[in-house]
Amino acid sequence: MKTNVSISEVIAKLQPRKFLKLESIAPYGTLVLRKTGKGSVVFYWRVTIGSKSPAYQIGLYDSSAPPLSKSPTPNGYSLRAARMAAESMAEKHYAALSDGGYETVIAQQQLQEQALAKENAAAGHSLEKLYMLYVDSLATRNHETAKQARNLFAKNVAAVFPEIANTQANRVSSEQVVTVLRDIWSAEKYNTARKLKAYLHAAYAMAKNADHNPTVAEEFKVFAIKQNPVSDIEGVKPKDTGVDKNALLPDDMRKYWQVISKAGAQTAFLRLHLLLGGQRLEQLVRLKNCDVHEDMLVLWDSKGRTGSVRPIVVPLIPAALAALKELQVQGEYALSVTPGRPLSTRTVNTWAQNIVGEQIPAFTLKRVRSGVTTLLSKLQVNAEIRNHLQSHNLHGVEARHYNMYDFAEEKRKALEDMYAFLVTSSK
DNA sequence: GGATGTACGCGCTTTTGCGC
DNA sequence: GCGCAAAAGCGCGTACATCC
Repeated sequence: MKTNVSISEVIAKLQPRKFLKLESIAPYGTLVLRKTGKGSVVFYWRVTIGSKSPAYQIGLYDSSAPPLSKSPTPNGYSLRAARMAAESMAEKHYAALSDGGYETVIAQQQLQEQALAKENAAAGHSLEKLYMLYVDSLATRNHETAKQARNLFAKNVAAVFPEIANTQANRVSSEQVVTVLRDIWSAEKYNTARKLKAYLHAAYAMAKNADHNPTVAEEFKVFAIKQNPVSDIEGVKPKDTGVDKNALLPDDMRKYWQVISKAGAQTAFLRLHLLLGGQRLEQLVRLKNCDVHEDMLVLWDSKGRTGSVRPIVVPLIPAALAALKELQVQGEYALSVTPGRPLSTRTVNTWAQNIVGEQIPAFTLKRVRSGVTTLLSKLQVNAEIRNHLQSHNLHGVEARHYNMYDFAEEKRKALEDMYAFLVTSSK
C-alpha cells in the first residue's frame, strides 16, 4: 500500500478493531495496522505459517516520531521504524523457515529464558512472596487494585491453603492452583475465582518475563520462574455476566438535573460529576487542588494495560465551577470529607442513591456516564469529542499526543450544550 | 500457499452493590 | 464512610473464513 495516501489519512479511514495491510514485507509477510475499538493504532507484522496467519505486534504508532526515524521513540514507531522492525522479524522467519519459521524463533527465545531461569533458581521464594511482589508492582499504578488483589490472596490462599502459599514459587503445580480455585468456585464465588486466576497468571507471567523485559523489576528474577502453572488451567468463566447498556435517556437526565439542583455539598458533587461529562468516579474523587485551574481541571487516568497515567483535561463551564466551589476543600484533595483523604466512591454512590431514590427508576450513578454519552450524541456532538471528553480512547495515538488544549473548545461547547438541554423544560 | 478480513474469548482494570 | 465481592469495560491475541 505504498501510495500517495498519508498514514494519517489511512488511520482516519481505518475501522476500529480491523486490520489493514500497509505494505508487503520482504521476504515474507505484511506490515499491517490496526485500530482498536477506542482508537489506538498499532503496527503488526503478519505472516502465514502453515494454516495459520498470526499477527505479531510491533508496537504503537507514534505520530510525533520523525518520519525518517529508524528506531522507535519511547511513544512508539514511525512508519519507517515499524517497517524495519517487520523486516527484521521477516528475516528471522526466513532464516528459521525449515525449522518452523518465526513461531520457532519465539519458542527458542522462551527456551533460553527457561534455561536462564533455571540457573538462577533460588530456594525460599514462595508463591506468596511472588504474588505480593506482583501486587506491589500493581500498586504503582493503582493502590485500590493492589489492595483488592492483596486481600484476595490473603483470604483465599494464605488463610485456607498456607502450605500452598508457602510453596517455592517455581515448584507450584497446576494441581495446587486448581485446588485453590476449585475451593472458591465451589463457594459460588465465580468472579473471585476468575480474578484470582488472572492475578496468579499475571504474577507468573511477569516473573517469567523478568529477564527480557526491562520494565519488570529485578526482584522477579530470583524466583527463577520457567513456566506458568496457571497457563494450562482451563478458563474460569463467570456465570450470568451481562453488559450494562442501561443508559439514562435524555428525559431522565433532565429529571436527574432537577433532582440534584437543590443546594448542598452532596448534590453539588453530583452536579459537578454530571457537568464534567460523567467522568469516572474513581478518577474524579482523586481530584487534587493543584489540578484545578481557572477554566478547566485535570483528572488522571491510569486505566489500561500500559501502566501509563494520562491526563484528562475537562473544561469547567460556569455551572460546574459553581458546583465545585460549593464543596471544594483546602488540602491535597479538592473533594474530601475525611481530612487528608479523597472522597470514597462508595460514599458518593450512597449520596446519589439517597438523593435520587425512586424518582428515577433503577437509578445508578453509573447510568449517568452512559447517559451523558447518549445525550451528547442526541445533541450532535461527534464521537471523537465525546471520546475525548470521557477519555474513552486513552491509548489511541491522538489521545497520547494531543495538546492539553486540543479539543478544549469543542469539549466546552459540548458541555455547555448539554447544560442548556438540562436546564430547559421538556414541556 | 500465502494474504486479508472478521468475530470472539481471555486477561486486566475500573466501577458498582451489599453489608458492616 | 469503608471493605469486600461481583459486574462491567476495554485491549489484545487468535481462530476461522475467504480472497488472491
